[in-house]
Amino acid sequence: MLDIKYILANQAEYAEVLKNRHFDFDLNVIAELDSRRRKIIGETETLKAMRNRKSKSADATEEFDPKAAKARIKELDSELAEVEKELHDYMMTLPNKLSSTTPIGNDENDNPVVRTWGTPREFTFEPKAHWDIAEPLGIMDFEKGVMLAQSRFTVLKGMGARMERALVNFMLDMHTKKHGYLEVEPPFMVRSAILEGTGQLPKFAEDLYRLQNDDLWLIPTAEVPLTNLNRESILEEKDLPLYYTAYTPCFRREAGSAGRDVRGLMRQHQFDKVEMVKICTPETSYDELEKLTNNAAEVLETLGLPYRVVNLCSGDIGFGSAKTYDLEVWLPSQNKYREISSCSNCEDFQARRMSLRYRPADGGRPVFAHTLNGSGIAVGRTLIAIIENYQNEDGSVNVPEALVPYMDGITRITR
RNA sequence: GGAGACGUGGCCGAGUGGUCGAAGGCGGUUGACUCGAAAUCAACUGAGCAGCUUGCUGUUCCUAGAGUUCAAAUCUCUACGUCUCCGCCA
Repeated sequence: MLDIKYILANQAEYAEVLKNRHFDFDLNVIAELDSRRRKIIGETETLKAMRNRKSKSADATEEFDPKAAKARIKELDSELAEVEKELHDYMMTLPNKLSSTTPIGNDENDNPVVRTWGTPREFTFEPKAHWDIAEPLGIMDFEKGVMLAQSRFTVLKGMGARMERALVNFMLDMHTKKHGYLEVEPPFMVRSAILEGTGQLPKFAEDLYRLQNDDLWLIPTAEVPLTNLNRESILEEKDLPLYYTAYTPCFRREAGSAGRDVRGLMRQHQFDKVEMVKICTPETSYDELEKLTNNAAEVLETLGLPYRVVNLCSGDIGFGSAKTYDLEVWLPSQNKYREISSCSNCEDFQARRMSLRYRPADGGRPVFAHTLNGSGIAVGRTLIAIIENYQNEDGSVNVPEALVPYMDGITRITR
């Protein structure tokens, strides 16, 4: 959520942000509701001040009808509640501002490439798609996934399941031991308010799985519980930045992506991800974003997977993010780079929604923290990248050297 | 799921209708003492909103919501949560 004072004071500027995000909304609606709100507050506070004076001292001489005042206050209070709810509901649907370093553009084709790492391997044979490698190896079973659940679910077996687990441990070890993140195991289900805090609700309910009987939702990413860990609190500046990492499954309904990536493990309703979250001061958040992105990139580099970094443009960037770097890994079968991590600085957008503040070291008023999140990285897609990039002509798959210790010394997956 | 107890500031804890944004303690900040630290002493130390002379005034907040009352942290109801005992259970 944005500061309403910012919107009112910079209406033209923010209208431009909305335009660049392809977001259609008339900000005069906000201005009008806010002036109604102020008017009601003015009247009600005058009445309350009179009432308080009257009830505090018996000798108050001013003319005051407590009965009439009470009725009017009640009326105004409920009007105010209505206006504030309406205003809040609008505010919760407005997207974040953009960083000055976020490029203006229409869609993913306008995302500039920041850098590229590694050289895609030259194949002496036609590289296969991961499903054509994994199924014969018996390490992925797509039909069983559909049988047990529905499409976009997959069963990993044998060395497939083993490598998935190895990747989780490998990533968590790197982030905790080398990059200084605190490992967390959060709930995989959360309340509505938690999803409002990070911005998935109220706008994107159709992307989420909901447990109707208990009013809980399955998390679409560990960003949700991790970022909310310190909600509604005032941290001390000396305790910042906070670094959290967690492995969790992620659950997404993938509404609106019918027909995209229908084969294989690329787009699943349930997938594993190691996530990184940072809570820091406004002064440091853009440095922290660079570091966070590098932390994710190091996973790919250590596994020897070629990738590139793109800077998401205004038309492609997420609702709550001011700046996002996507890491895209090379997939030989598709002959292109595909998203495997997304690292965002949400500035104070989420912090406002969840009332996450810190007290500056100089003792001033509490200020909203900045929050960042990034995949560190998507485990299923990493499995795809390894299978495709490390495939051999005979249908076997080599295990990346860095992963061998996590696989009991196994260096190659064969039939 | 059944029975009981309880939810007060960063934490602990007093407060059972107005004098309470809330005693006291811990913690924190600053100052004094000290070569320095500790100890000791002193002062300060919650948040939101509105207004304007930007430092003050007003207002709201004692889990949340509703109610009683001229007046609610305090009384009533509901919800949620925590704890204890019992049941069930990985």
